[in-house]
Amino acid sequence: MAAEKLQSRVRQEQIAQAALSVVANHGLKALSVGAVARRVGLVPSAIYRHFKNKDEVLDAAIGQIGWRLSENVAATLQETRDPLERLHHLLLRHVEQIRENRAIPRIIFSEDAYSGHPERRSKIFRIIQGYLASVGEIIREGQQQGQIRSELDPECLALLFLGMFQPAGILWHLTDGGFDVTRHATRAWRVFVAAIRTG
Amino acid sequence: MAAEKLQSRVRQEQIAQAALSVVANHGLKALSVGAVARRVGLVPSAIYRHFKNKDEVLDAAIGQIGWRLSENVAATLQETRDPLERLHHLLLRHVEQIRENRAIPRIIFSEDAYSGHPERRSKIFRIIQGYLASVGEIIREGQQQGQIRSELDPECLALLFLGMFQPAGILWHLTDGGFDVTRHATRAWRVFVAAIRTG
DNA sequence: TGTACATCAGTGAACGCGCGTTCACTGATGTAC
DNA sequence: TGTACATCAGTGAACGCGCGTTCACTGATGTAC
Repeated sequence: MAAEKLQSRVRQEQIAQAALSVVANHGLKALSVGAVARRVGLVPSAIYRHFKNKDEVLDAAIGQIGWRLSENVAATLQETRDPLERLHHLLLRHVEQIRENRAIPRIIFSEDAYSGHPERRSKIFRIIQGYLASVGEIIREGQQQGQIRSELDPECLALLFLGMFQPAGILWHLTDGGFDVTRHATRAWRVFVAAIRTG
Repeated sequence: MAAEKLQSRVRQEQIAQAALSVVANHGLKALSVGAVARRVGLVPSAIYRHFKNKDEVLDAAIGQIGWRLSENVAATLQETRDPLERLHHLLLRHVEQIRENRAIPRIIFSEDAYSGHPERRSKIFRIIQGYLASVGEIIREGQQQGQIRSELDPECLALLFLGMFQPAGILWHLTDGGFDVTRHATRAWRVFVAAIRTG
């Protein structure tokens, strides 16, 4: 039986989400045109009505990631105006995201998505870079307001911020949810904030 | 022309190294029996004289990783007896290793190596766990000697230690060596040591 | 409001490539006598 | 020391599976008159 006929814009969105979801649940290796199609309720060849090829599907999924990360930052900026609180909330959001969507690290840190794809590699780099810049901006504000030690390099701190949850996220995945990321994040935050806070 | 005939033990070692090297230079996706064979100077089917299948080749490569990590720790323990210095030296060693052998993060953090391979997943987990335990041990010593704040959780600090170079290593790969890991590690170490040091 | 036609999303069969794996064979190495 | 035989690493042809991609066709939707 034929699936419902929907506009290409709608399908493109669905397909990108589906691709992200396949990667989240089974890894990048399992990302096949067939798997994506099945998840959307289409036949494999139907994918080619909406994307030129598999690579473009993956690119669309990566675009989704960039969008979600920036959403995360934007939401945090709305929640509070205090720089340290902003960092804390952003950390908690990431931990949450690790638990519900494993696709982000799986694509961004897999290094297989972009071996031999220079454009994609730089796209991913730009996504991370943009994210680090946002974190760096929050840190800079904290320094201007005198909450964060001004002698520390904001870019270095932004990367250390990433280091607070990224390795923990991997452990979480390796143990299939057995490792307590939240607890680690709480403790790591205490160390981090004590290290960067003034006075 | 036929390749030199060598003992299976020797070939197994060569093949494991070659597999690691393929992953280091072209990513896990590029790890094919043919690529490994070419690097060793054999024909693809010859690999099967020494390994049951491709999965076992990958397992051997993972074994190499565990061995190299523990070598790293052992060498550091030899160099100095001071806990803080030990951590610092270990950090520098890792940075060095990031520069010359990208296979370790590519396999350990790829999540594709073990999706659907429970035994391999737990093997990788054990490798990381073992490594973290070693770092945790150094930290505990530092606490006993009064150099490191005793109220901090050693396991948490060990993971934060990982966070000092892991995300930076990814940036290094993404920029093809453009990102200065050494500089980041130096700055990150300053922050880290200030955070954990007593008094 | 109804009819004719163009557009376009969905289908399933088919193709071809890459790659893991098998197998019969070769010829060198090591061992028994 | 020499000969006969077993062992075993290396070879290349061949197979089959999975998967990305193409293509001719179908039928629903939207539009022009």
